[in-house]
Amino acid sequence: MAQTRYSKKREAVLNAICSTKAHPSAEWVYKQLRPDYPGISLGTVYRNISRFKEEGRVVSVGVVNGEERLDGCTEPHAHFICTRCGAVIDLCEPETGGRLIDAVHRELGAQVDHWNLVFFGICKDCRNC
Amino acid sequence: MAQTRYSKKREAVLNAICSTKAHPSAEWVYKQLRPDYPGISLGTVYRNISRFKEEGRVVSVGVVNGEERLDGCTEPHAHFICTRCGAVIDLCEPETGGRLIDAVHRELGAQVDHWNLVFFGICKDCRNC
DNA sequence: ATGACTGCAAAGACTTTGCATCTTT
DNA sequence: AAAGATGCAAAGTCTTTGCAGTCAT
Repeated sequence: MAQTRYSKKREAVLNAICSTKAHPSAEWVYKQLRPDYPGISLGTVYRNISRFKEEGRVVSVGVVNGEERLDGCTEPHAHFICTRCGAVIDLCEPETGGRLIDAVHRELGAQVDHWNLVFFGICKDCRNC
Repeated sequence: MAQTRYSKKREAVLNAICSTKAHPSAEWVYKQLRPDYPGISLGTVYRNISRFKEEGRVVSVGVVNGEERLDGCTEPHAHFICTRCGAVIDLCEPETGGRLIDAVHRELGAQVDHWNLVFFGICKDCRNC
């Protein structure tokens, strides 16, 4: 079975995702890391993101304009997405979705693992333009 | 300026989306329509879906396994997505997101147009396999 | 040394688009 | 006849993957 070995680049990818509130895309991470890791490739970024998602260390916020956006904060919380500029913003929202998991389980007889609550609209900055 | 003309195929695309609870993808609509409209093309399906979304007659539920899934029911409601089989199921859920729109507006100073609440997990059918 | 990780580039998957043709008005 | 809608296929985007070389153990 495949074990895991240390990798400086993997560490850097996770770090890039976790140290920003931008909810980055793979491309964003790639561009962010290139100066410090000149040889890094997009493939490596994608491969590691994929691994982090499986491990539950990174979460997908959804697809915005064709790009998957990620969140290194795995605590359940809602997001706001600006449909003009594509910004993804955290919301300090009481755990609405969480409270409903039981209800959904009863309604569908399904096992509910996680939820995603997203509000769409025009962000403050875009409104002032 | 471009006006709109009647088109039998456009009508059929909207019909296909609205007359199912499957929350179809473009591909699904295409395959569904091909028997009755032998000449129809994927391009036409995509072009019309795009138009319906702009017109607000069809709504995107999100991207599941790389495919955008649509809903002809534009009344606000939450969804459950099975991460095993990809099924998208309507939830009769009290308008949780709607009640929070004002709160989000206050928190971000953003204009909130709509919301999307999705629960992920394993559906009843998949659990019984 | 072994086997995991990476770079590179090709391949895949979904969606968009240009252009000639067909339809609606 | 004019202009929108479509078919077809090529092009675009984002993501995945095969393979040879590199690095951690």
